[in-house]
Amino acid sequence: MDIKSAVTQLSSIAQEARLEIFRLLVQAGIEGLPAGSIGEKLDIPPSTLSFHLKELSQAGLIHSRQVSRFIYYTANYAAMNGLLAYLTENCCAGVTECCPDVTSCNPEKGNE
Amino acid sequence: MDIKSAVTQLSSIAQEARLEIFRLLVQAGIEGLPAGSIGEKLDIPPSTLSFHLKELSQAGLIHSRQVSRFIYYTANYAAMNGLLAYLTENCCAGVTECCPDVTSCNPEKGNE
DNA sequence: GCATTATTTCCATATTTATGGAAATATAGA
DNA sequence: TCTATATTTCCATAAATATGGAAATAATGC
Repeated sequence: MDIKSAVTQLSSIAQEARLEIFRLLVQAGIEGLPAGSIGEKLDIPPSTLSFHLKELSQAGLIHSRQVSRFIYYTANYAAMNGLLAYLTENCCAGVTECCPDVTSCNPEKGNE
Repeated sequence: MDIKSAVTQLSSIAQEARLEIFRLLVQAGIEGLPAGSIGEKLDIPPSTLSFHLKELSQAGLIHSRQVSRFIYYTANYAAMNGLLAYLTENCCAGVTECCPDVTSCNPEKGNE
């Protein structure tokens, strides 16, 4: 991962509403949640929510899929793992041996 | 850690110049670097650098100490660990057992 | 005290980001 | 096709963040 991607991904969760959205989607698991449910649970108006979902999507931290009239959003666990790995490396540069790998974070036993 | 602190810390590194500064300080180890050296290495003018150092300081991700006329800045490894731990928890909420602890990142064998 | 060096603060400006109403788009069922 | 529902896009506005020159502050040695 290059520094620009890291900054983009960090920026996407460096905002309270978006970090809450991401956390909610992580909790929701691989099935995810439709936009409307997210907005309802977090009390965010549609256009504002859409803006934040776009930010997270463009950063690659969430995915979406259409199910009937609903658009389901899901956390991209692999992307979050990549970001954590990048930060861990940068946090520990030069002292790599002291840091655990952060590569096993996902909602099931396998990986998506 | 609460969500607001997490957002503050994330914001402080969600910017290219600041992430570079932090990375440089991590590499510099516990002795750190004086502001002037940071600005020189990263080619950032004094006032801009001072602004970014303040952001990182206020978020708690770096510390400073005066040594003669120089102000040495150091990475706060413990704070970074705390942030990584928060993200790991939030990334894995509900599936805690799949995530490694990220609590052992520091420049020496011990912890600061 | 004065000159030198290191860093910060002040300030104006530019840029980016966030907010949410209203309208547009898309999907599905009757 | 008409209607209802879900979501996005458009738009204006507000707020926060980033930049860097110039001046101010702080520390040191002579």
